[in-house]
Amino acid sequence: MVAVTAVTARRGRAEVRRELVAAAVRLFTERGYDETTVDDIAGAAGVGRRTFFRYFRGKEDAVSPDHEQGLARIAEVFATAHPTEPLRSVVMRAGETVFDLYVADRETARMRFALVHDVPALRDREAAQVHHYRRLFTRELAERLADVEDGALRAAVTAAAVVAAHNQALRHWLAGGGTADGVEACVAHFRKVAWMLPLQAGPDIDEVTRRLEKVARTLEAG
Amino acid sequence: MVAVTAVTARRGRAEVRRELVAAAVRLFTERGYDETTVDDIAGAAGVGRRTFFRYFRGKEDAVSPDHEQGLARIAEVFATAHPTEPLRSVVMRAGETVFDLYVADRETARMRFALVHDVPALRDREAAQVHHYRRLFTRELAERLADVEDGALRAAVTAAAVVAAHNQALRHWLAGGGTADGVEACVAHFRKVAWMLPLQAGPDIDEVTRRLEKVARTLEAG
DNA sequence: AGCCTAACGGCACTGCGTGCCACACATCCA
DNA sequence: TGGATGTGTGGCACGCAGTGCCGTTAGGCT
Repeated sequence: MVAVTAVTARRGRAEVRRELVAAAVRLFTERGYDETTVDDIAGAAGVGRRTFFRYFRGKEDAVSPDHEQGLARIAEVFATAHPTEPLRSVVMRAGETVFDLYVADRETARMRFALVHDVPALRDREAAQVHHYRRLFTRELAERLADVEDGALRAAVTAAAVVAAHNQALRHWLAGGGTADGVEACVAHFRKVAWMLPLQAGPDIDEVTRRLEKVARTLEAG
Repeated sequence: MVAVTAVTARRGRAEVRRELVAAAVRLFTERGYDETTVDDIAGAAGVGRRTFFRYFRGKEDAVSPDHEQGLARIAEVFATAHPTEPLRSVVMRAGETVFDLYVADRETARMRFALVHDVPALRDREAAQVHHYRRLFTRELAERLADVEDGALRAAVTAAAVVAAHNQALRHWLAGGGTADGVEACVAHFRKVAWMLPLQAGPDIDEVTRRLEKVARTLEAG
């Protein structure tokens, strides 16, 4: 196995990682998730079984390996945002940043979407990842709404709404074929949620909420 | 093992199930999740390892076994709701119904909360369950908002907001000690979210949304 | 050349989850 | 009363995920 070892050493870590992801997605799609073992994936990528676990925490992680990166991007948007930028705008920018990760390679995104849609284990896995996004948004928002009445509740609700809208827009885009110009429509679709959020930058949020509630109450009564 | 078999046969399925849950929660808390094997749980409950898997799909399910029941309750609220009842009211009632499942046995709820908070595997498991709640709400709402502009988006956002508010209220209640009278405060806390929802019963929803947006825009500009 | 670090492959081990079979008990029927 | 059927159980064996450990090899540094 000297030749194989030499070839392996020649490949960089990023390349091996890509090949493992490609092999995993291909085998899961062709043969099914449960019917594919880690040995199969590693073998198809030309590495040993033990090496697979040096790149991914487990079998499920090979399908969506850039989750940490998405979290980091969101955190960065919040960290580098100018203090005077409206919170609504920061939230929208953070959400839109994640789109790029999926738009980067549409074909992989579509295969992943189909896989996650079909395999229960991967569905739950994705739910947990979405949960992490939601938690991050909630934490960042709660920090900035600390002085607002029901700030924690408002942060939780807003974060959940943003993440849900993001996923809804993404699903809408993938269902529409995942075309390049569809990205515009996707982002526009996502932006519609901005006015649904119980969110306002600055200390006038309580006043806004009161007036909004009054309007809604009046309309519902009529 | 004739004696043990006789005793086991005497116990009903519900009783065995309760003992398995109790043993699992106790051992997970005392010894840690990863340090507790299925053999330990089964042994502590006086049954064989194979029997454990006849009651639960896996090790994680022994902590929160009444998930299906919660889903069924929500579905029932939606199914039996009177057509003229405002959608906002139905959503709130469905959410509040799930509270009862947790309030039923506070002590177990608190231990489960602590466990889920500590163990990553259980956190992800709970995230997946919350995801199921969200999906159910989304489906029911989308059905009823089919004729509304951006009904699917509105359903997704509203469902996520409701579930998030529910969890936030539940966490708030458990953090406050889980007292009986705290349930009132918990539900009241949950109800605050009603006016944050982009939701309105009847065909006037678009008009309401337009007016709300106009108010918000005016206030944000000023 | 000799050393040193990083990455890899192989091996063995624990534990989860499942299929299979034998056994105990409860019920029904002749 | 004695035998057939059905249900719940324990034990056994197996495949596979994930981890710890160790020997090996490639590539860089002095």
